[in-house]
Amino acid sequence: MKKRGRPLKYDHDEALDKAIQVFWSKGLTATSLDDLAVAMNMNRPSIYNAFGNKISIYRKAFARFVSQLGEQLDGDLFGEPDLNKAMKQFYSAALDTYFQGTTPLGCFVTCTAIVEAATCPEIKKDLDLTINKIDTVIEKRLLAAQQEGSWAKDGDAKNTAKLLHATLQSLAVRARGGESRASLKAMYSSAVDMVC
Amino acid sequence: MKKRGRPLKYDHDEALDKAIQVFWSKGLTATSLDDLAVAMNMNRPSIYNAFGNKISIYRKAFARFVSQLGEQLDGDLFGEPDLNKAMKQFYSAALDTYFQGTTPLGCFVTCTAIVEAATCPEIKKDLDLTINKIDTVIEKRLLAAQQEGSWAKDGDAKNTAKLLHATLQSLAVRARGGESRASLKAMYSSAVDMVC
DNA sequence: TTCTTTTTATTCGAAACAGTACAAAATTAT
DNA sequence: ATAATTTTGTACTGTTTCGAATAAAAAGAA
Repeated sequence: MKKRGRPLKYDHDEALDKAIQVFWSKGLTATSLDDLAVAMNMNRPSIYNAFGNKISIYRKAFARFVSQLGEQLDGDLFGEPDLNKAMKQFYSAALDTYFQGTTPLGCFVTCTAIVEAATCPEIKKDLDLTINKIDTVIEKRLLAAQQEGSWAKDGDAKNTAKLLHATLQSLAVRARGGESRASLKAMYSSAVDMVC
Repeated sequence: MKKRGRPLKYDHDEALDKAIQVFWSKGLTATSLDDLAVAMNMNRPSIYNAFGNKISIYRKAFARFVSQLGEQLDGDLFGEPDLNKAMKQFYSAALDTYFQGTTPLGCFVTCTAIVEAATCPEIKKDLDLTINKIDTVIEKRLLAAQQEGSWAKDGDAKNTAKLLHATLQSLAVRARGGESRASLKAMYSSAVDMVC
């Protein structure tokens, strides 16, 4: 029982991945629907039909980026029993994403949603939720290590998690600013060694 | 010896301050010259004459923001002899700026230049220079404390400075995301106590 | 084949945009 | 007063933008 009319020209998720790429490098406002149409290899009407208007496309791209990177980072965090090693793998994987492609673009969230958050309430909410999510997952990893007895430095887990998250955000910003990957590795290694 | 023709309607620095405000809340791309004209209370031709095109206006606004906040933070950092106290004053002053106005906008640099850095080489350079400048000033403060004997925790000054800078950047991002000032104060206090 | 359904592709219209040209206004110098 | 100079304010140009309306194409169902 196939679908009735003319078949779709595009694959939904593939098209969304292309949209991520465009938004990631140009930001929401500077990206036109024509830019998207070219990158996604779709006509504007098809895009509207499949993803809604520009903000709606952006938010779907945002959600997909967060879910993809989030899954990856979760795995690195909880797959390695040693906290110090786990955190370093976590950052290394993040840098894989931040440095993917020809020019390093940093983090989609930190480097594009930030601007729009001030004028678009929905994006502000998306951003806030994402920040909290990352705080929480790092905190969980610290608490697990604490319970297991392998982490007992001073400072509570919540604020230490925020400090480690701050390091992640800084990597995102610095990558986009042009800092070398080696320099960023030195930065996160030092940070991890300082707190766990 | 007054100037010859029709007198200027605007004050240069006042107008630039208005431009900062608009760019700060909307970002470079989403800000139109009409937006600027209204905020600065100038006609578009007058703006061009005084500040050049849009990117040029933005970069001048950027430079002014950095110089103003930079001077403030420098003072807090080196005015207080106790390192721990100095750092906390530093962050508190930053939050004064990030929370100024009705809705918290975070940092002009971290929250607006980031996006444009990927497509505008000049802004990328401005951003990179600013990041290095802040790294350096914090490192200097740490080295001063080290020499004086009041700071001797593990971890070299350079990377500790970056960690403290990461905390500053995170405050900027979180303020724009909607996090409360009290929460951010708890975050930076904990971070400072952990490293110095 | 012919009809129905769904998507693609082209085209249109109205608005917003950056940047500029030009006339009106306001001041100093002669 | 009149001329010279500088800035202001209006009007214009050509492009880009979003979103929709409409026609062409590609498939299944009758």
